[in-house]
Amino acid sequence: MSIQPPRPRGPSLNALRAFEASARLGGFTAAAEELNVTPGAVAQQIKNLEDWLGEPLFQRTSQGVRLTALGEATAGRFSDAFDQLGEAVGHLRARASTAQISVAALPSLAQCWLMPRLPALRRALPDLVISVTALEKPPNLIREAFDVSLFFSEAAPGADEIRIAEDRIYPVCAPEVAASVSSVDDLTQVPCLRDGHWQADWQVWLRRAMPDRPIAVTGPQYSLYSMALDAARSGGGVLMGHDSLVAPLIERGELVRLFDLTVPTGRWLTLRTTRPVHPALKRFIDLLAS
Amino acid sequence: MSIQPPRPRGPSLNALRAFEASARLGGFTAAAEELNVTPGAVAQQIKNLEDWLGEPLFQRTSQGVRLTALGEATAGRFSDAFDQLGEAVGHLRARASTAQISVAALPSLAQCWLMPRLPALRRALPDLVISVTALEKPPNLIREAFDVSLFFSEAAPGADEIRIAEDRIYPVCAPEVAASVSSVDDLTQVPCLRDGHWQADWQVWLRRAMPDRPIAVTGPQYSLYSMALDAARSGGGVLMGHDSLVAPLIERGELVRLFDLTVPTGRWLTLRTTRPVHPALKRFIDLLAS
DNA sequence: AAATCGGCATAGAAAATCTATGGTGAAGTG
DNA sequence: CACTTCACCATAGATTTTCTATGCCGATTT
Ligand SMILES: [Mn+2]
Ligand SMILES: [Mn+2]
Ligand SMILES: [Zn+2]
Ligand SMILES: [Zn+2]
Repeated sequence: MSIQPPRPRGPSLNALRAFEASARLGGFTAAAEELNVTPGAVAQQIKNLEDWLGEPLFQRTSQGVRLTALGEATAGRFSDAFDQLGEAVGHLRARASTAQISVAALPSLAQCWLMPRLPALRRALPDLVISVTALEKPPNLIREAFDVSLFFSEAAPGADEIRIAEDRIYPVCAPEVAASVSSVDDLTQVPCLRDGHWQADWQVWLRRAMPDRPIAVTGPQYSLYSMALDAARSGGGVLMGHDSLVAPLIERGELVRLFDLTVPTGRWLTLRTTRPVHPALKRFIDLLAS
Repeated sequence: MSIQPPRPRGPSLNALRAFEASARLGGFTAAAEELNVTPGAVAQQIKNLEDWLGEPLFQRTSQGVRLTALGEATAGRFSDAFDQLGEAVGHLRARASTAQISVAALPSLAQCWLMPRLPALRRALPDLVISVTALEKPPNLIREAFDVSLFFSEAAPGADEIRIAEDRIYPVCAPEVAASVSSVDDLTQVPCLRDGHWQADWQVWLRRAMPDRPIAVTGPQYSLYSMALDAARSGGGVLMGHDSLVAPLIERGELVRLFDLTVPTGRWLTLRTTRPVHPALKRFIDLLAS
């Protein structure tokens, strides 16, 4: 007997989330990455929201978007609201007994630092289901379903962060290659392996090794550090080694250091966690950071 | 060149909203009404959320659902988060210049109180687009896209509420019917029109009119008050009139009062607004409440 | 005993959302 | 100067999500 009228429809929650992420990150492309969709999807969501509202939230320019006054005035409230929503989801996951741990890590850290430690971790924490995702950039832990992230960071550690090790670099190579390099100048005569994402490493080290006389080294480039590392192990050249990643190989004699100069990059291998940290997660990060 | 890994998926925002509404309202059916979907849709959303979580949030019984300990412990945070989200949407709408006003009202109030006032309102506020939705129960103004609601309420007025008039009732009928009713006892001899949602009106009035000797009246029942009112105007019987709704008709002589007894129902015609109240909305409610 | 009330499951329909594509203008590069 | 890159746009079609419809169940009420 009751009337079932067409209630006025509110904006879609996904559209609000797209708006919030775009406002916070300063563009549709960045928001799309965080939301794990294409930029076109974000653009459409925001267009829907603007149509619903009857007013633009972003001013489009050919090199990006800028918030309108309306968008500027309201975006912060949405960030607060979605922060709180993320927190609530965190509590939900924290209290659920199924102990899922999801780790986001830089590909090189995932492969060269975390993977070697995983077997022991899984043995020590057999009740946890640990999954690892390699990402180029640190995820937003409040918004995305990760529990822990593992990246290099320059910033001073915040409340939810633990500095695991300082990032220090030095050249390494296979033992049989070491014989052919006795001075820094010899580096120009051998392939100097590089990682695509850490292009600057060689320059950073060389600036300290040869402050007065700049020299240039060349060599093949790999998109993944682990590939460059494999190349170095098999005698393919000299790699700029990151201490956290190559130390075990030096220990085992698979690689040897060239020269004694160790240069800190100013970054730290930093472990970051979501709030709240539930008991299972606490055990995990305690083991990882020890 | 970058790795595009399958990021762990979070729960859908719609599922979280369904959970929050169900927890707050105590059932899937009530949540479904607020969300404007079928109960089955809510049940599925919540099942998805529970599957994602790996743990139930509600304990199902044959006469409803009850929150589990996990649901109980986390629901409040979601209410807070969605409240904040609703507030943010409110600010968005408030600042958008397109002056849309959406009113939710009890069907009887929509038809018999608001509609007669609308032409003057639209004349006074030509820049506003005013839409009216008839609802049986007051909507949740923080969650739904209404700006104003108009219902009868017993509770003391809150911060966002204005009492417009006390709900007072007395029997009314067409002038030609009035001749046949001279005492309260005569009411048993004429059709006493009733509104399906306000069944108790006659009893409330009769208990005051005849405190010592209970009498019963009978007559046709209408699902909408405006239909009962039409029946009364065309001489179909005696209607229990609500002062706010019948006063103009008495003024115009289309209906006449029987007896002098006016009984307050303890309820008030109450106007409620969302926060924030933007200028256009302020003008609207000022005119309505005056 | 019958009606009512919340639930459940499921299939098919509908709607929302996303991807893919080809296009624009502005800025940077050799 | 061409050439490339970048961020965004529009649109069509695909995909995924969400919803409705239906028949069912057990408890409560009448
Ligand atoms: Mn490197
Ligand atoms: Mn009534
Ligand atoms: Zn918290
Ligand atoms: Zn506010």
